[in-house]
Amino acid sequence: MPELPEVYVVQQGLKRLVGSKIDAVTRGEKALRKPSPQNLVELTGLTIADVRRHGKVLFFDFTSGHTLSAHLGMTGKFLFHAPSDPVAPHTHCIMQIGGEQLRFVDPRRFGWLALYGPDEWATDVDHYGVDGLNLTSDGLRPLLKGSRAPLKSFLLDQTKIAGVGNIYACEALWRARLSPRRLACNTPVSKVAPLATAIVDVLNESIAQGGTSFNDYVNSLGEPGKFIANLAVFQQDECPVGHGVQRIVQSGRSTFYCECQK
DNA sequence: ATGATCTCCTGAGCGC
DNA sequence: TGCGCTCAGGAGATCA
Repeated sequence: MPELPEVYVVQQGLKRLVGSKIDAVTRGEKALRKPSPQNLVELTGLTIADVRRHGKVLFFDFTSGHTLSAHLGMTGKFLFHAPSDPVAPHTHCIMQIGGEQLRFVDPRRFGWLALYGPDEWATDVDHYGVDGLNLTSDGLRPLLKGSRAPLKSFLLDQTKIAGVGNIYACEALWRARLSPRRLACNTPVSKVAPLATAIVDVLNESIAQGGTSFNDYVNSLGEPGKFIANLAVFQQDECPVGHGVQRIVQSGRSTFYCECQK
């Protein structure tokens, strides 16, 4: 389940493509979360100028002014392959780049690809809030004040903070000792800075470990992340303090927390 | 207008 | 052994 740290690691792996030219593009037939645009073939002959990330979204910028945005959804992967490698099921896009291929594989099809022309604004960005790594307590304070959602649901709202998903929302709230059930607008003033710090820290620490892997996530070399060993409450029985971890459902998703979160 | 719920999709994990 | 059921969850659409 790729969240900001996992997408960050993928982006780092794709950075070496900067300056490379797309020699050919093959588009899969099945629709992703958004249907893959028919115009993906327009990428042929274009040169990659940059690979960026905002929240959980990747952006390939081309020297022509085109931008390809990509979301990994739940099970999306960008993988480097030799052209002779067998094509795995659920491969939705193959980009021939030099002597190798970059393939987008997504079994559950919750991800998407979108292509913007030179004159189009990549509207994906406008939709999202501040990137999780750039969050400050001054930035967080008004966001909290304006939301009556439970803190856990608030943290999952990509239009407020981009990049935090289920795992890191639970982990950040534990670090800040805040209950996931507390309403965002009722967060004590004294807890705003600790929460902002907890979010940025847990994201950065996970990046340093290559992200968190359960079943699906791997980087562009096919390697899993190791942050799973550092999880305090997410899918744990006991927190590091020794309290039993409770599981509840909020907004249809599992929340893990313990009694020291108030 | 805002937050909650439903929906999409497939593979893993479980029980019989 | 193997089938079939349940569950997971990002985020847009829809509901309340």
